[in-house]
Amino acid sequence: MNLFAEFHDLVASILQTIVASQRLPADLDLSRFVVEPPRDPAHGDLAVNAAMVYAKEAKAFFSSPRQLAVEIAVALAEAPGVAEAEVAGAGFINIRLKPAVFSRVLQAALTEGAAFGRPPERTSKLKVNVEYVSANPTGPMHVGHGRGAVFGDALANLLEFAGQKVTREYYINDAGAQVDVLARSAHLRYREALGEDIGEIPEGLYPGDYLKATGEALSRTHGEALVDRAESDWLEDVRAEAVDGMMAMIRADLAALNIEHEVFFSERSLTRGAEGDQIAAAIAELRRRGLVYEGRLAPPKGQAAEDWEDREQTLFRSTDFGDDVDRALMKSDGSYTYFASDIAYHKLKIDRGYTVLIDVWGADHGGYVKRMRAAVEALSDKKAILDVKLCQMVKLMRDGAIVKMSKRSGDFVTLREVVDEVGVDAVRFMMLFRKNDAPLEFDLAKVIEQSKENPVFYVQYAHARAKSVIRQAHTAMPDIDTSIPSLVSANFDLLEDAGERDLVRLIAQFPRVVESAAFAHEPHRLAFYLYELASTLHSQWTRGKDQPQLRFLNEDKPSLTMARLALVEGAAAILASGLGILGVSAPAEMR
RNA sequence: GCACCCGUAGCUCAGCUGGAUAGAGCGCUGCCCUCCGAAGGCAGAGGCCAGAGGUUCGAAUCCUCUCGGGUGCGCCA
Repeated sequence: MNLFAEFHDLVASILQTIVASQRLPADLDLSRFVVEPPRDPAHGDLAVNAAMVYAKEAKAFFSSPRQLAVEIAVALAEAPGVAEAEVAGAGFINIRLKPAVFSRVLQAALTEGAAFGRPPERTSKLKVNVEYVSANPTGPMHVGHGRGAVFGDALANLLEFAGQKVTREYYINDAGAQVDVLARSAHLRYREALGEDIGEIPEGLYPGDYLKATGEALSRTHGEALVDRAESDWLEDVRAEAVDGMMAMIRADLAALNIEHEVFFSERSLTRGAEGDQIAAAIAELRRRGLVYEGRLAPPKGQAAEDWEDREQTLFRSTDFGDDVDRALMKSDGSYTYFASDIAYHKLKIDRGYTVLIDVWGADHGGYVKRMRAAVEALSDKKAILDVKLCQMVKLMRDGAIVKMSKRSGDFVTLREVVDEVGVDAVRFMMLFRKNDAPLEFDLAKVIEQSKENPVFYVQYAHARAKSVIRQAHTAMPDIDTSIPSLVSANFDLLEDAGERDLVRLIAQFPRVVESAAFAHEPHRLAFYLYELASTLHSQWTRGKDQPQLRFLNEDKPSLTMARLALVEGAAAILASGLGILGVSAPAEMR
């Protein structure tokens, strides 16, 4: 159940009766107003801004927004569950709810469990494709890749939870010049594995040790057969095997983060698959729409361009869709540009029926967004939307000092090393405890600290503490029944303390947080919500220190204890559910 | 030169498709541990939301410009 959605529906129906009486226009957009928790809890439990939102439309029949607000408030006051509805300020309607409503919220949180917060089935399911990671198959993933990986995965979980049909996808860049470099690097390692002294790795090849395993694998399968052959004889085979090896490594790294894609799409397959040349097909489609032409581009400004060659080339009219310049589809050697393959790939995604395409990229690819959006818009007749989520850099720290990473020498800190050192939960939660487009400092020392300064621990501990209280209840009161049906039947009216009500209110907000985080494609909102819920739970626990009557367990008052245990269990259920969406575990104890 | 992202407390950052008196953590100041897990808690100080205009009932949020930081900018991927 979603309290806020219920009251949104209720207010909408009240507005409709006013529309029916012809005092508001018939085409009123009923999605424009919001039902939200008021900033100041003293204002009540829910706040509605409808009267102010529709002030303009109401002008003809209402002397002021307040007057419209009063009419809505009067109707609201009659509604079940409403204790009081009053107008405040410029036209806010503040609603105070009857305790029974919050009882219903708690009961729902307890009985629905992991389904609490999910939208009703009647909601139409969007078909969404989330493409994330897509690291080049030329080496192990670094921490920056990890951020995009965790972000994309959590976003996919979130959208799924919010009722959408989600496919997690990885685009393998196995067609460019860099995989040829990979093949040459692997071939060198292959000769090394056969006993040859290869000396220093030449400039322009990948120097990392991780290719040694690939070289050894090649030596086992091919013996010495590839040693003295021309590159053209072995390049294709070695490339294929090297890419497979790299992808196996990357998939293992992802598995260590509990990430699994449903689809791995090979760029190379766009031209080599059974369907023929998909890139040519995509360009033909654009051409059919009059969006491809032969023309010249102005040379780039602001930077040296000695080798600029003014020539006629095949261009996509991306400026028709908001891009800054039209973009090349073919290189001078006749092969396709990377953009051309990406157009074909996104066209296939559209053809596969997705109406929402989400790409998770590193922020250094920001300049690529407009042209890709242009392509998707052009190919889908604006029926599919592309949302590109850019993830900013991760600055790796240890006790406040920057951990140096030199990619040049090949010995940078890998994602795997970080995961092995601090664990999946810490990596995942910290990657999500920041907006995706804000730079992130990741402190290896802090994230494994067991203290309040470490949000991962703080939130997990809240869950463990809640479970500990339940366990403690059985020790202190052996007859107690903490099964869900028993907790649900507790008398929630006994939860009169302000801190307890804060907790219930926060629990009631969970469905709303999930909904808005999913809508905005921003999983970090859920992480911050969980932090707040944890904080409120810790706070209430601690108040029991100074005020023993507030402790969750009170052996002399079994019904009060039951109500409080229901509250604790409800909070724990939300924490577990929310952490689950983020892909973080919710331990029952952390001793 | 152009595009995109960012600018909020001393520091690191939230701010829920424009809402009421702008929040949290750290740090600082002051209190508090026989007690359900002190692996902390409570309270306080601290702000011209970079700046200037605009849009409207209402702006940290939307628009324009300026300043400052980051990222990128030809057939690379």
